[in-house]
Amino acid sequence: MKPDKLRESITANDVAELAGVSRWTVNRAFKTDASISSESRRKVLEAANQLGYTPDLIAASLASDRSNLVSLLIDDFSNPHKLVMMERLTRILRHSGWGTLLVNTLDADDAALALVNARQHRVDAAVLIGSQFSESILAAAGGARQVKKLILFARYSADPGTISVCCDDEAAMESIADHVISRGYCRPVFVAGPQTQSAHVMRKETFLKRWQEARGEQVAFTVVETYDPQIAYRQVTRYLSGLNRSEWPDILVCENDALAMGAVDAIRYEFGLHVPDDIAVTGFDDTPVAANPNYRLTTYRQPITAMAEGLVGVLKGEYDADSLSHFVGRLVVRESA
Amino acid sequence: MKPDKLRESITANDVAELAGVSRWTVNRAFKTDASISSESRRKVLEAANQLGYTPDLIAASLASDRSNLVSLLIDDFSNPHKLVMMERLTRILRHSGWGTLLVNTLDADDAALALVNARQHRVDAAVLIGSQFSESILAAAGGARQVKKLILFARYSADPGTISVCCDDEAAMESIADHVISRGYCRPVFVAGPQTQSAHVMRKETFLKRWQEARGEQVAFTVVETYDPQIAYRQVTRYLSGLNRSEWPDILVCENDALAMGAVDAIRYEFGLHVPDDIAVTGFDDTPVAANPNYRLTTYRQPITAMAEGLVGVLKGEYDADSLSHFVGRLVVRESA
DNA sequence: TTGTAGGCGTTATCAC
DNA sequence: GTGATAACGCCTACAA
Repeated sequence: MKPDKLRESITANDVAELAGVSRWTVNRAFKTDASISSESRRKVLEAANQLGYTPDLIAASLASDRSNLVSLLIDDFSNPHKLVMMERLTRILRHSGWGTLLVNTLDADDAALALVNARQHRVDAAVLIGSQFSESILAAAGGARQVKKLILFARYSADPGTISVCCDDEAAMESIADHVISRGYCRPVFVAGPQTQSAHVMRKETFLKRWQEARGEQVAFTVVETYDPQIAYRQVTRYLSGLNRSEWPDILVCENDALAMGAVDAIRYEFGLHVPDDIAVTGFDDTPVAANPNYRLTTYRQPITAMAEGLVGVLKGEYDADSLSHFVGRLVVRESA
Repeated sequence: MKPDKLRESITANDVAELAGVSRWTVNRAFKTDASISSESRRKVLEAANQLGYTPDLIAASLASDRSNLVSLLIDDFSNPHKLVMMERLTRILRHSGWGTLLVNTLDADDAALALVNARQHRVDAAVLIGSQFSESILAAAGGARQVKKLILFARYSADPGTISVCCDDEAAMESIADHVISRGYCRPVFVAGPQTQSAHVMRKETFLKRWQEARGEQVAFTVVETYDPQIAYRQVTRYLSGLNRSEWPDILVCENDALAMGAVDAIRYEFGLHVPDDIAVTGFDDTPVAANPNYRLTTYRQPITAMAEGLVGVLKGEYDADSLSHFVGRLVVRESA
């Protein structure tokens, strides 16, 4: 049209002109399911390649009301397991055509704003892999329909309007409990994370219940206020210090590896004891450091790849169910218990 | 206009109607620098609040050619230091109005595609906090002007067309060298990461040069192919095994904490030796785990917050200079050296 | 300070 | 299979 290009960016129009087709045919060439002759597509792609054209996703979002963007909300940057999740999620989402907007919700107040922000970007879903999102935030987000879909990854929530993609924590904790029992430990203490309403609380309850059934005894527990090895270190130190040696546990069953690492360090460096001979430890997640010679943690590995693929399925609307909470991982037995 | 709202989303029009002003005044109310009477703004904001309206960023991006989005490219998910950087960057960017698009470029081939993807989302800049981006990728990205700005965070590049926001690695390495010398170590070995062209290579060279100047001796070095503690563990084991005990170093100066952690573990668990008495170790980054009782790493802390703020300055176009590479951190001395 | 065109680059949908 | 029209919701001018 305009012989002299003043504009920087090349649009479908430019490609159309060069390829000798209409603008709409150009766009069709970039969609997998469009009805277009292979000849047209070839011409278009050739011209596009020559011009360095790629479709503008912003414009597409505006017109289609689908952004192909997912926002990932995280409130915990001290657990290396989060890195693993991010790696897996971003890769798999990207291969399925979704971009990932990373949102830091370390400030609790910020989570609500983050949801608003997500809506402003028209994200197709908000995925929470944080650990401490309060139920109220979930409710607010779901209630006001801030985002199209609210998905909890690697965590369960009973909240309707929320979709959980997580492993079967109950089965997982049971397998840990069974392992602990079979190894002959008899005075476990459960090291729990922050007691938000839903969340991993289930892990604690499952273990306590299982132990009760099998051994007829109550299990003591202690609560760490953040999933942070350093905080866990302090809390475990404090907890053990408050006990008579005769009351000491022979194993600390931790809600995840971050807590377990702090526990191992405390046992070793605060009390000069040996893991597992004096006190054994189990974790959850099979974070890379769990295999580290310092820890050799017995832990539980969630099938993150499968879960991420499940998440994609949810985004594509392939599942009717509210939740995909029945992924099954496996116990990884190392020397710590 | 339409009495019956069939559309889901509320736009500026709806707010305008309720507030009794024009659509454009509504938009102005959401801009800090717009000329609008405080009375109008009040009315608009009230109406917006009532309706739950927030400006649509997608539409804004399309119209303004500014997305207020930055893409963050990462090719290393095994170094927990990345988590720290992400936390800081996302938080500070967000407080300045930028969202963060997380892009996984673990597949080297993927980095180029990722840049294209970034352009498709009209990101205002691509920020690389990866470690191994090859020069060719940088050149391609810069050359084809895939993105408006290409910024390297916490890493230096001499490549024109890229902007580095990093600390003064030379000064940093010098302070480590001086510390090593002052502690009386005399047979250092440098443990380097992947030898890409730019990058941290400077750290190795600076240390070698400084040592040469001070002691008149060459420093041996070994190369680890990935910034991963486990890989470092193996490489250090292999390297030390290949030496006669008489040739052994008394200190391993590592390019970063990830390598240092692997080194400490190898010294301890492969050879049954003690750090620092048998072999000392230094790191770089002051990752959270560096303070862990297992490591107590002497390391160097970069001023990440200041650097992140520098990055924001670059985004805002406040700096003329190509690079902001003169941030100064500080040596953190612990027990490992 | 406020209102008005014109345009940003797509997609949905209908005609041909 | 292809071309065309009307949104999508906002921003940048500029005019009132």
